[in-house]
Amino acid sequence: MAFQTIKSSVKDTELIERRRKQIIQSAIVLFQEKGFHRTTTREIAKESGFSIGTLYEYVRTKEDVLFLVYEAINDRVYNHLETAIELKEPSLENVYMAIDSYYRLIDDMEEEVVILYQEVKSLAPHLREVILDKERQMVKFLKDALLLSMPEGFDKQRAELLANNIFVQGQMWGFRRWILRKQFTLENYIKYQIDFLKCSLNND
Amino acid sequence: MAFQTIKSSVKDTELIERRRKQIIQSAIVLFQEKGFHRTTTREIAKESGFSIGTLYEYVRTKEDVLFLVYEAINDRVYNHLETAIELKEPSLENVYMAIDSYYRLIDDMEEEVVILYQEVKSLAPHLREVILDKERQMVKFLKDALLLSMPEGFDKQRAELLANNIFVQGQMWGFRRWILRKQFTLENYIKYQIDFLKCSLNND
Amino acid sequence: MAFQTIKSSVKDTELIERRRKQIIQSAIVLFQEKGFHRTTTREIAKESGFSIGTLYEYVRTKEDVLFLVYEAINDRVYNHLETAIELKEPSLENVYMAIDSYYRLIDDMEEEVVILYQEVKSLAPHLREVILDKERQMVKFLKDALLLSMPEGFDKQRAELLANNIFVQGQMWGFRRWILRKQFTLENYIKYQIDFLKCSLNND
Amino acid sequence: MAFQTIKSSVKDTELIERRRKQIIQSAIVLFQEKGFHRTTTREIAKESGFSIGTLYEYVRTKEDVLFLVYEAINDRVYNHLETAIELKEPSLENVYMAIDSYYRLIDDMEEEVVILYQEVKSLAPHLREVILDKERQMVKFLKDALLLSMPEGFDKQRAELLANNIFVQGQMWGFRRWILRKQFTLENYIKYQIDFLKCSLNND
DNA sequence: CATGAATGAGGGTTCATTCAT
DNA sequence: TATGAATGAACCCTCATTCAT
Repeated sequence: MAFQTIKSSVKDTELIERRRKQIIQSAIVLFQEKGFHRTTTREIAKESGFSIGTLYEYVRTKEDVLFLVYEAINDRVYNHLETAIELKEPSLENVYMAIDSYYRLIDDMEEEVVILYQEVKSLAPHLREVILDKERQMVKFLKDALLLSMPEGFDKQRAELLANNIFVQGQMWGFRRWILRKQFTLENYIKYQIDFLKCSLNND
Repeated sequence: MAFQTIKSSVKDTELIERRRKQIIQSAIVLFQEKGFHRTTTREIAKESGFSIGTLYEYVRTKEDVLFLVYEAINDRVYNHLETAIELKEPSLENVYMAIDSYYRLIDDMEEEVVILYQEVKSLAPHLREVILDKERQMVKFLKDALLLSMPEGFDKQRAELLANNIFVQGQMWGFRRWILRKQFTLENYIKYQIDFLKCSLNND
Repeated sequence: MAFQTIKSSVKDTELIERRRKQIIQSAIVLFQEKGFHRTTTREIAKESGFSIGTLYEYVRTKEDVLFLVYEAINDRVYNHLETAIELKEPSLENVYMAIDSYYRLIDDMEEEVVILYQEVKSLAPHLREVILDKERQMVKFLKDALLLSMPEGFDKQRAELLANNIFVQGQMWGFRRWILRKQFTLENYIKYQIDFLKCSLNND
Repeated sequence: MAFQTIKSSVKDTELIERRRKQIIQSAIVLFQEKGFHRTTTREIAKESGFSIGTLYEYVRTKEDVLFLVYEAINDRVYNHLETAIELKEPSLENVYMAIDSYYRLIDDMEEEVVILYQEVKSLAPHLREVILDKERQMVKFLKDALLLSMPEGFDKQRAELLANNIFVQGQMWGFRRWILRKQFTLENYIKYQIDFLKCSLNND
């Protein structure tokens, strides 16, 4: 995955993968608790169970950790969405199910999602682009699924915007839970959002 | 406004207000450019046109500046929304117009909106609550406007969620403009979103 | 002096000068004791009588301190040589006296001289050039003095090399004192070197 | 050679010698490029073609590498000088030839010579003494050769200083080449310096 | 003998905040 | 009120050295 993007001075790739998993896991907890800037590299190392020196064997800068975290979160959502959508027979019913499972994933990843909106700006342009690309891909999945499930001639822009809305409303469940959880259950939230989508598709 | 919330060692309230306006203005520019953490208090002071010592006469911590900025941005949106919605005769048509003007404001404030998602977490709970309260208020405005414009018995939860969607979709135009502007004009975007709202309201 | 070369965030130039003098003085002692790399910025600050933060108000990097030190040492030698040589009537006798006083200065500056051979390479090219230029100037002083005191037609290359020899033999008294002091007094050393020069000038 | 001075955890002395040669060679290149302190032990190991662990089998500290390098350079000059001077019949002509070949060696070793003035101070007193002793020896060679070639009763101090001068002027060709090479060829330089020596010897 | 992952003390630098003027 | 020099805790990162395999 990130082996081309983030350099390590350790050679054993299997070890790199294992250590980086530890790093990502600790960083997610810490970033969610205190944000990227308030988290120190020493804390990440300590939480990961090794020394600061070891951390820097697997990562070159603190920013690298941020990228690793973004990538891990993004990848997880991406893979989930991809498998949920790649159906033999595209149909609206299947799109709804995919969205449903997407929302449930977000619910499961609530800590992680909060991080997504923190510091993409801190990333070097090159790394930032990797992250945003994947995000664009995800929106595209949703859009394509909609287009394939609707009669030909369905407005592409409309599909694009709906895909964006779905995507963001999913994340909204994560990063605005302080307001939404007071009034909605996950089931509730999903049902409503899918209902809204339905009529947005049917109506002209 | 913030006179109860943020302490100053200067007495002249008129002066406080003037200086703080300068601070907010500079900070918005800087935070948007480099984010809250990468901006130094010295830079804020310099951009504001006075010395670091003076900055600390009108603000007690760097976090105070963040709060001031949040508050200023939030207030502007809030006031805009309030005056747009407070109609004598609530009607759907008027709600649509309010949303339209809300989206246009966001478009106008694109720099500011990006800041909103940065560092609410950095605020002391006490200050954070002030900000979030105002946000809740705004959603409530939208929700109430919807309820008043719809026949009695309209599902309150549905209204709540629609209000949230509208609110977030507005902000989405600000913080996801890197993806949206490629495919939509502001007019376009507004039209589509209001269309979606319409059928979400009409349909059962 | 260094005001164009080394930036400071303090405005009061008189203060800059005073503080930098302290820095230079402390750094000379420390560099001579432990060398540039083994000396920490914290030590320099402490020895200077202020905090590490203050040090960095007057200097931007550790390398800047090195430059300041080089410049101070070089300048002192330079000024000494300049005033010793700028005579109304150039004459060999006067050149000998200048050399004599140059050697005595080096003797006085033994600690400083050792530093000169340490880390010019560590300096940014731009700063290094400033230092080397001054050194070239000094050799030129000696060379010109020789040429003016000798009959016209004296071999210029010979003068150049003699100037270099004198210059380096002066420094040799500083940086090889561990071997020379065992066998020579300063008086001795000067007398011999000037004697050598004399016959190198007279003979063909 | 260094087997008594620098400890190794490897027994096979032939191997030690081979490995150390590699170490010295790499270190010379690196020290000359970036100086002792800016060169890392990892770099030395890598350039030597083996792992960091292996490096530490043949050397106990980084300082040991410095010593090894000093010793290698010094030894080479020393041996050269020794064989050049140890004549059956001491004569001035032979001294001049020895000096000539010494200067040519320095010219050949320009990279190495630069290193000599870097960090003798970093060495433990015990190691430093080994290096300086050899240097003293070299000066003594020159001095003795002079004394043997001159009529009895030649001033010993004078010989001592001349020997020092020759020695340092040789090194000067190495470490001040940035200024000398602009104006002298090696031939030139040697000729002048030997000329100077001649008249310093002849004249009273 | 060789390897290279692990360690952690320590270094250079930044920056929010204070306080005497 | 306004200034800006002074402070020092804290941060990111490096690198000599060790040791289990």
